[in-house]
Amino acid sequence: MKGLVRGERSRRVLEAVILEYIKGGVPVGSRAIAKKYGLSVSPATIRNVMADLEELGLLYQPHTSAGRVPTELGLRVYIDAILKIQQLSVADREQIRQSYRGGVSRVEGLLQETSKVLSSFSKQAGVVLTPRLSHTVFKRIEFVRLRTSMVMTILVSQAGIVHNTVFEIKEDVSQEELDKYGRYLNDMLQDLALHQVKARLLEEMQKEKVLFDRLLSKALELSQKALQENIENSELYIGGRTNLLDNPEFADVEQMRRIFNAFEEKSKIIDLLDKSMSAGGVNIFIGSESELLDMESVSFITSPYASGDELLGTLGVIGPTRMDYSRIIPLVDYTAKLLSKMLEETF
Amino acid sequence: MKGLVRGERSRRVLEAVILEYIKGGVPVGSRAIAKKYGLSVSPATIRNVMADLEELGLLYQPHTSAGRVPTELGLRVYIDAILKIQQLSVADREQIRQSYRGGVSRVEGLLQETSKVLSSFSKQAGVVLTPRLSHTVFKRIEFVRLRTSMVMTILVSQAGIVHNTVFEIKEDVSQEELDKYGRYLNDMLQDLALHQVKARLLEEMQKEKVLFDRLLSKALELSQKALQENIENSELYIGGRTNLLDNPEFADVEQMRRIFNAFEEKSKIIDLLDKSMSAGGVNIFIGSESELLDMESVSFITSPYASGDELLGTLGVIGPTRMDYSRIIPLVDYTAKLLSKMLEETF
DNA sequence: GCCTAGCACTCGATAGAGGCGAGTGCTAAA
DNA sequence: TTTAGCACTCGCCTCTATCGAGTGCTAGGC
Repeated sequence: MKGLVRGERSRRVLEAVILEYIKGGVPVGSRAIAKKYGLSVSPATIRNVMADLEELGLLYQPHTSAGRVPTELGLRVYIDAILKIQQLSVADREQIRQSYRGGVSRVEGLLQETSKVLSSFSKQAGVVLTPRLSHTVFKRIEFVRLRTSMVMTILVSQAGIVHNTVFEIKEDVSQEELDKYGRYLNDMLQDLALHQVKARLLEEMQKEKVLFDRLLSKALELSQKALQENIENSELYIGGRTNLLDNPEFADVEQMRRIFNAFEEKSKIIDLLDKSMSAGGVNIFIGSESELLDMESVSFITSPYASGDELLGTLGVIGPTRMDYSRIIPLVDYTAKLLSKMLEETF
Repeated sequence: MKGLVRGERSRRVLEAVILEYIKGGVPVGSRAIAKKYGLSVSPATIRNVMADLEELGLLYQPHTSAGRVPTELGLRVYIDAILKIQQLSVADREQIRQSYRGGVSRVEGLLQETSKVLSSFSKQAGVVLTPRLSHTVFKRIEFVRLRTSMVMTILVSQAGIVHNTVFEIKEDVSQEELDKYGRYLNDMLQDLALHQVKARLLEEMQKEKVLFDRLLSKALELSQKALQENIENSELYIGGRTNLLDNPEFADVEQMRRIFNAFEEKSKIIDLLDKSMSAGGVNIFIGSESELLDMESVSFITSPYASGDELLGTLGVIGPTRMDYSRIIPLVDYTAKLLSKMLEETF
């Protein structure tokens, strides 16, 4: 990829166009670059270089008499080969940490807060994918009898994630008995990864069948039911949607509607974030690179977060392809690490 | 209020203007009314009537050569004195009930689903305010030791609402001991309204201080901590935001931004819904009547929902002042009742 | 006295014309 | 290889003219 742009000058021109475009959002002309980026060559020369870059597919002209705009490929090259990603400044980090003051007392709250932090520092939308239950480690299960034949199961993972399900059972069971089930299961499932729990339950059920212990087999059945669904699902927290309205390129309502539809639908974004979870490190999807979404001119910058060595979820920023990558990439990176640390320390 | 519009004809003209305006979204002229609403008078006569209605402040003219548009007051009069609210058709009801098929296994899910149902049937945004914990009845409390000195409290209300808090304690406590706390508190607090729990705990703490029972006083202290915060808060589920984008009057971005900001902020909407909870029955706020929000041209139609005789929360539809009240009012009403019934039956 | 036909008037919306200016590509000279 | 110069393109803005929906008013009819 790097070889695509031969020559120091070409690279600097590409960079200049992109920086200028990110700043202004309008096509940038040869004049502006010659002036502001001290390349000490005339606009005419810049024009020649630009024409070359256009031929390579890195820039493009909305119409004959307009300046140049970077293409997706141009941005990709810029990010991969030109942009030097710096650390976030100490002041920025401090400010981010400050945003979490006030104490967050639930994982859900912490994640939601994080989506807000991401959005407010990026001036774009921030997203946080909640951990899949199935990826976490069992901590505790609890049954509560709501009323006749109605039982609520509460499942707590080691990472502090709480999940509840309500379902009907054939014959009524007293709370005392439910408590017994709980104690039995809590002992049995301690420290198991949740995706192993199901197998373990089945295995155990075989044994119990043989032993004809009604109490235990009932407990196993119940917990099976509770785990049946939903442990594969993730939630998605989205903060700062309205920031996107400030981007001039979304003034056109049609574009906006598509993004907000995706926010409403969520599943597509969840898929994308999910996919980029295992990739590790900061991931960047420029425009149509995120094939899932039929959204040109929207970019994702994502990074997974974890607690200890449990990969939990993904967070990121959604904005126009024209966003300040040099600021937001380190922001996403730092936020993911900070969140991981907080999760590890508290939960 | 009813006296404002004297005469059958005036009333019919007002109604016609409003119906036509709701349908089309553009100012409606005398010609259209004379034609479509079979009043068997000429446009000129209609014009006279309209002029009267304008003087009364029920209609207004965007500019000299435009038709009339209802004012907020006009809509208010229409709703209070003219509109006859019908029942939802059997087919509609059936369809709404159908939307809930697929079984909902958590209160949160049920409420979220409801916001979607409201939005999809109204073609506007649907909102559901979750119950305040403090308004519900205690069912169960549970402590889970996450790691050294970190304890999670899980609180379950009779209505099936689960709430968790994580906090640090000064000295570590074993899970066994936490379980004892739980059993003690569960006995003590059974069937108490949550807003009474706090008082009860304090009261109990007095006794225990005297008795010097370390275990119990510790339990009380813990639960106090857990209840300290958050039980006064409500969540807000919003479904179908994007439906609002289809309303031509929100094509203007500024207006849209304000609404979406309110969605992001949530607190103002929560306040409004909260206020209308105790009012009972269907509530309608037209435009600036919802003083909290600086949003003209946005209306709220709300109704509280309950489980048994516990008032739990409020749900409703948010849309432009120009929305189909005759359809949405019964929709909101029916949905609230249906939700109440489902909550009662299941949780 | 109420209703209606007719008419002049208002005013937003739409379309076209003209001018402006940013930016280009090309050519020729340094 | 670079640059100055220049003709050319084309989106954008402004101005103007036209159109038409809708009004208010007046005068005549039932």
